[in-house]
Amino acid sequence: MRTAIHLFVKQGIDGTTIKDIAREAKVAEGALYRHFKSKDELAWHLFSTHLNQFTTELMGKVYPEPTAEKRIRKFVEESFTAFEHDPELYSYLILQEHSELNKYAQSYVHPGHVTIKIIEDGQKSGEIREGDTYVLSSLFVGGVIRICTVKMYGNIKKDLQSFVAPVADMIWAMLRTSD
Amino acid sequence: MRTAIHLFVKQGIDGTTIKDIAREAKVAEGALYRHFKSKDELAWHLFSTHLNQFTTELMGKVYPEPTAEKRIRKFVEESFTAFEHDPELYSYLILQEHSELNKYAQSYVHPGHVTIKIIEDGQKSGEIREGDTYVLSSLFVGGVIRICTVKMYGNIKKDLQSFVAPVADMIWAMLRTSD
Amino acid sequence: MRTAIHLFVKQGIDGTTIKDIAREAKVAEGALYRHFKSKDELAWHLFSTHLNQFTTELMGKVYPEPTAEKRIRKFVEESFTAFEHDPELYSYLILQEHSELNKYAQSYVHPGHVTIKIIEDGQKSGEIREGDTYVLSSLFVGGVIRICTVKMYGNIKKDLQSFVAPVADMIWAMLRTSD
Amino acid sequence: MRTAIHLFVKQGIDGTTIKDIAREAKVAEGALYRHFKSKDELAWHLFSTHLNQFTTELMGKVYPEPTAEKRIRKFVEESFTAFEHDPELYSYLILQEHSELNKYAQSYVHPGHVTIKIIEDGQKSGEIREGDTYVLSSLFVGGVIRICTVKMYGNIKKDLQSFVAPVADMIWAMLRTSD
DNA sequence: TATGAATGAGCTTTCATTCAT
DNA sequence: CATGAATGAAAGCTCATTCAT
Repeated sequence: MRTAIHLFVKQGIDGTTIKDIAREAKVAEGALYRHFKSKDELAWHLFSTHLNQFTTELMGKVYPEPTAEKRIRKFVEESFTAFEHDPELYSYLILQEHSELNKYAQSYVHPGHVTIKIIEDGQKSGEIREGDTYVLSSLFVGGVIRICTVKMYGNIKKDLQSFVAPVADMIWAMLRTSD
Repeated sequence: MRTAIHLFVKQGIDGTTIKDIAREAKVAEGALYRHFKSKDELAWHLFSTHLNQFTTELMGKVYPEPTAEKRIRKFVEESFTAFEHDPELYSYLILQEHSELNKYAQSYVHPGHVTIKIIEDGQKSGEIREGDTYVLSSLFVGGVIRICTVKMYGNIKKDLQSFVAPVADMIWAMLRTSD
Repeated sequence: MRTAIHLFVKQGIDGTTIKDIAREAKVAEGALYRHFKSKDELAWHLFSTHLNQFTTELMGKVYPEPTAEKRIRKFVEESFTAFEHDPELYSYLILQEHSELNKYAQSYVHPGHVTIKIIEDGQKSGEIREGDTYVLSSLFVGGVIRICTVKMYGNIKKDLQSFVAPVADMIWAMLRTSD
Repeated sequence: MRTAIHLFVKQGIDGTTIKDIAREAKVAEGALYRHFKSKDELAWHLFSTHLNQFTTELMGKVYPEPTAEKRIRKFVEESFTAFEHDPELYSYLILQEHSELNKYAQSYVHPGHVTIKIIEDGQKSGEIREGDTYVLSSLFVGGVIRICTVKMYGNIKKDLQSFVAPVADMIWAMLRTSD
């Protein structure tokens, strides 16, 4: 399954053959079919299971924080940590669009849902400025995602960890209620 | 070519067959080969030509603006306009990753380059806060892109045009030199 | 299609590969899929179309005959003619069971239906003895079919044509109203 | 082995997988290979052993009868009994063609051989009319087989036992020396 | 001895590309 | 030039058979 993610990220799902996966993982092609009915099912399983787990864990870590500002900071920190811990998996789950998987029900949970909740609650409590929740949330999560993408392509050199504080500060400056 | 973009966005490049395109466009399969050597060349041509043109035009509109703040605002405005004018094309150029096209030289120009220049110049002139140029740029462009993605999936209801001012303000609040 | 019938008869439907057919017919494998959605569809088309046509023609030739005795004779004659004219096709249509094709609607017309009609009408007019129509019909058609099978395996040496008269006589002796 | 026959009759030999058999019989796939070297050997064993035994028993029951007429009657009776006692096995042995098994020597004994002997001896003794032995035999055995086939497909409602006498009479009327 | 996961050859099917019409 | 049937390499998948447990 690691091999599959690796290849899916590198070559796309459609661009990866069962033979590729089997060869790289040193198993026979048929063995994959004992666990998954089809290549698409494998891709979907990898996607939905991990994404669901990741989002749930993220929620569990972010939400105990008491203020919007701290939640934002935690979200940034956890996202960067997740990316640097397993860039391939993060890329597969978050950075790539998977139009191949559109045939499956598209109601998976996504880190974007976490940011929406942070924004909503922050707006209710007056910590976060007024405005369309989805727009604010997109500015937030879109920035975090894009940083990972750019890091992946090699344009950002330093560890993302070192950017947690400034990035969180900037996002906070963007979202907080202005005086 | 419109048909091709439509199908590429809907089903992915690998997921779209020449037959699909030919049927939908009401031409023969062979006819496509008069204009493009291969399906990949078609996909690449569609991508690089339009993206290059789009970025160049964007640069031409954004850069005459005299201040960083106004450039940011113009960038947001032009991006939203482009998206709403032709969401499918914008999606093909900006919102999707095209791992299938990695075989081609990956040095195309991208709206991200425009934001990098805005940030760089703004940092030199003291208008924009210090910090890794790519990180700041990513926060900027990532937010704009994400708003389009979310709009496309239907979660943002109103015209993006109506969000130009608030979005530009927020990004400016994030990037400007704090007192 | 001739090649397909030839191989289906020789090796069974499941035992024949698309590659076999394509090689023997000197076309590419893909070419077959322009005309038939799948191998099974090819097998079914070959079966149902020809069998339907054959039965219809048989009915057209047999039924104008004025008496049961003459109809029986005509049925025997036409069956033997059909077999000797194209043993492979006849074998595919009549002599073999096709459990592979059971997935398709099994309501095709069959020469057995012709014999049932001959028997029914003959019983009504008093020419043919009483008894279960299906039983009498089976004795009739089963005998004719079996002769073709045995001929095919080489145990009957002479032309079936030379047996038309004696076979028709014997079947008539079996079925006619006894005094 | 019952399961195998059941599935072979229902789906054909090639259409039945080892997994099918193992699942239905509630044993492991590998277990079958303790008893048979291959799937084909299983199919062939099931076929040749039972058919040989059946034919031998049939011969043993039919041949003590003193006259051709009585032998015919006995043959019909025993055939119907065998079919009704175990329709699946009878179908596997007698009603179906097994082109898959053609790779094996095709010199198995078959009920048809019994009818040939009945005819031959009857012709020698003057009980049965002149004519090609194989043709007469085919009319005889073909009718009996066909009745079973039609019964199997549900078109004949009553027990075949009740047809023994009339069927034997009719076959006798067909085959006996006419005055 | 029985199990069932693993193997991999070989099957059906797809589809980018070619080319006679 | 445009067409679309034909090509055939290569894909996804199946399944008889093996073998470590």
